[in-house]
Amino acid sequence: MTATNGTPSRREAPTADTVAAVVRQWRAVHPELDTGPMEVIGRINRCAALLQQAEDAPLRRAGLSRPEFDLLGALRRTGHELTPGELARETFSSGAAVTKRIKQLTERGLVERRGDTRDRRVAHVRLTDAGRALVDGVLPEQLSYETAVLSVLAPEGRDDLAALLAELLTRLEGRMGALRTGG
Amino acid sequence: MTATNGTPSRREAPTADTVAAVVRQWRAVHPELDTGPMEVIGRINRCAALLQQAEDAPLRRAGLSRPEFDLLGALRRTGHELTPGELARETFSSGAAVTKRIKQLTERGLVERRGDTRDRRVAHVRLTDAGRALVDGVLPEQLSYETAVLSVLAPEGRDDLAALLAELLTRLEGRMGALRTGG
DNA sequence: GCCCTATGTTTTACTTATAAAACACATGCT
DNA sequence: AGCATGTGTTTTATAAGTAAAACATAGGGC
Repeated sequence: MTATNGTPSRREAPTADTVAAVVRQWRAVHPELDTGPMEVIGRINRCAALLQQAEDAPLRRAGLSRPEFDLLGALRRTGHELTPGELARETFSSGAAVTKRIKQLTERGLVERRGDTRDRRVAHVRLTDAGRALVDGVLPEQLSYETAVLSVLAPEGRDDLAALLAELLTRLEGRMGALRTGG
Repeated sequence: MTATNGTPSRREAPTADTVAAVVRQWRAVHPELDTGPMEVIGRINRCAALLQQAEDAPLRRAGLSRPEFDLLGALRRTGHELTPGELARETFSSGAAVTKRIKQLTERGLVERRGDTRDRRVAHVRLTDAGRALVDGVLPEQLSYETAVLSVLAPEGRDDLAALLAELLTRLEGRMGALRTGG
């Protein structure tokens, strides 16, 4: 059905997800507009929302929000200390948000901070043993949960999807700055 | 082409997006885990974040947040009045959030409310002329902006991506309830 | 050494979302 | 009619994020 290859596959019928329904409504009201982008961007947004809702389940059992897990995960996967600024960049959040998260996680004994000896503006944050244990305990659950969620797709489709998203993401990350001016 | 079939395709080299780098780090630390799901879910989340940031630009010029635009858009595309509850379902937000948005949009003269004559619990919300004009003015800008953002992909890739996401989304929307118990 | 500017981090003021309780009303049972 | 229960909506208390200002300190030019 993908308009480009023209082959009317057997699944011609009703792209029955909510985004398709929304797009149909828009086309009925504004037939002159090209609603093509909605079919991609709307679905990415909706998938992200549903997946995050689903993903949160195993994390919540561990008492972590996703941003908290992202912060701990950044420390775990890099294997070394990170400064608040690096953590902000690594987790795509604002510095202020990271400050608050570090405070909370410190109070919970999951991370520790120490000042830099040379440059006294900067701090270094590292996982405690408890923090590392928590990440290592949650990650397998998290991954198997995600595997279950994605099992609705055939492995081949999953790989294709990953590849296409990688292509989009690579270019988006490269060009976001440029688009900002041209939009 | 990707990890599953084992064939080292020509695009072995530069999966250069940030998610690929993160996955590599995790594999180095936990080689025993299957990080496959991250390549899909991580990218969906990251794309959603980047796209929303980009998308917001034209909306902000119109003085609207995305949730506000979603609410107005729901009224515009359905073509009739909606109750707060219907708006909440239509825009995937909580009832409380919708209540607040309606209040604000009413103050700005973009929507109006009236009580139901039969059932005095329910309200009906509709676009004002100004509201409809605003949506109709913003939507084309929004779509052309999205088209520009997606132009980093070939049209064929865009369609494939839309189709794969539609498949995932259709199944996710169908099975979210079931997974909740099994996870 | 002192000032200027740049950088890393935290604080402040504010906005927004959410869950749970409260509220308002309908509907069905007696 | 009167009451119990369920549904639609709003309020309340609270959590979490952000932008902008404030702070603390580095590093270079004079």
